[in-house]
Amino acid sequence: MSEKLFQKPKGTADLLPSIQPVWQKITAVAQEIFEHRYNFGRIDTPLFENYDIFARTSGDSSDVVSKEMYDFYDKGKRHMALRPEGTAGVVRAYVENKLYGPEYEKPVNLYYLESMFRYERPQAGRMREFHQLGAESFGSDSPFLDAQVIQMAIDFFKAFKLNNLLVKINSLGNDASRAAFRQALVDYLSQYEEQLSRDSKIRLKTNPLRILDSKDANDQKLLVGAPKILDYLDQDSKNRFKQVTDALDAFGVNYEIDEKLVRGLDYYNNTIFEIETQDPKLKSAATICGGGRYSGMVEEFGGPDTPAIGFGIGLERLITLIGEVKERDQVDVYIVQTDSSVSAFANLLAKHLREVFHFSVLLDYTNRSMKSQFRSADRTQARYSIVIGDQEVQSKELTLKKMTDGSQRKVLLDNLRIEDFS
RNA sequence: GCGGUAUUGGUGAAGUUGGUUAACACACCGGUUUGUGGUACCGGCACGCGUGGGUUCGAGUCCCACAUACCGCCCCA
Repeated sequence: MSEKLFQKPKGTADLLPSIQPVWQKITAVAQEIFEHRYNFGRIDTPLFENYDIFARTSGDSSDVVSKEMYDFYDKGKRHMALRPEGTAGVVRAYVENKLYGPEYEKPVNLYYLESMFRYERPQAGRMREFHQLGAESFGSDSPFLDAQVIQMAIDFFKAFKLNNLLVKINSLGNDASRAAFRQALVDYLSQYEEQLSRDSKIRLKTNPLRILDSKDANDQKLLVGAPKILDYLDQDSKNRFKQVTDALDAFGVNYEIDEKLVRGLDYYNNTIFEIETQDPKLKSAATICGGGRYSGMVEEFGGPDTPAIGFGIGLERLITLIGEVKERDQVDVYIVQTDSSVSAFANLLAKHLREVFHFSVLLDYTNRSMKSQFRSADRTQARYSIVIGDQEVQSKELTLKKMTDGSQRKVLLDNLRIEDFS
């Protein structure tokens, strides 16, 4: 070994072959549910964007922007940032590629499966590089779309047979409602300003809604008599929220209205939701899906005023819940070599079996004993083994050994047919 | 950004009040069986205890710094 041992950057992970089947399944399920059943098209956006794209949309006061962003200046002195979340980049792409044009069917449905970056202290279910599966739908204000999008997320989780999921939902109302509530909340909490936790004192100025989901026990006590957001929704917002919950009821979705639910990013309005798991494996990282409606963002990026809704699913968290790892593909033939002098022949045979029969073929490259080679054949659950030695090289006659029962048959190489391996 | 715990071979780990061959098991490799497997038996397998300093006659065992992992806070997916 060399002297210096490198370690992967803090909060990152190597996705080794043993975990890949899980990721492949996630990709496949996303394709089936999102793409096929709900007609969302896949989009991949750049890993990094202009810093302002994230800073402006997420809100300067959000922690994601103020302390968790991986930002840097490139050689052209441009202020860039690794994407901390998926929505902003997708909105930018929606506008830049003019997907709002009349030739695109509305709503425009997009989904992504990408890694995100947040400079945080790692913990179970929280990495610095992590993966999100997200969906965004542009161009419809229909409350039924809200319900369908939530149902889509549920369908996705159902494909993994996840139990104990709780859907929490709330409405922030439209801009006017949200502003009215915000004012009422500030008025109320200002009387107790001195008693608020340190963080909440700051939030009172920057983002008072966030105080609602403060974990501080005393904050929560002060909030008991606080104004309720649902009381401040105007008639439109109220009706809208009712239509969403009615649709969810009709779908049979098990949900809970949580008036204290607010989200970490500032761009949401009207419907917001989270899906939580009760699984003890995730404790403080119980939220595996979060999303909601937002408007104004498309406009902010220079597109037409467009309503939108989306959500993100944390895949690392999902994986700790499903945890099932499938075995690798079965090996069809293991070629055992008596010694290295027959390797040329054995390798040619391997090439032939792969090419002609499309077999999965394995053979040794480390000059191990025959016993070891047979052990490998067992371990990889090879269906057949073929021993290659001087005799076989001379006679071109192969002995096919069926590993399950040990029976052997001799077949001339030139007469080999796929049926011989059934 | 704050607090706590941990870090010994490919893996799980044992390592006594600091004492000089780093236990045991799994896996792996070889042999018993010089061309035939999954069992059994025998043998091999850490010049090293996260990294760097320090204390000491002597440190995996004590002290400091750093790195990483995990837990909690903050926050979030």
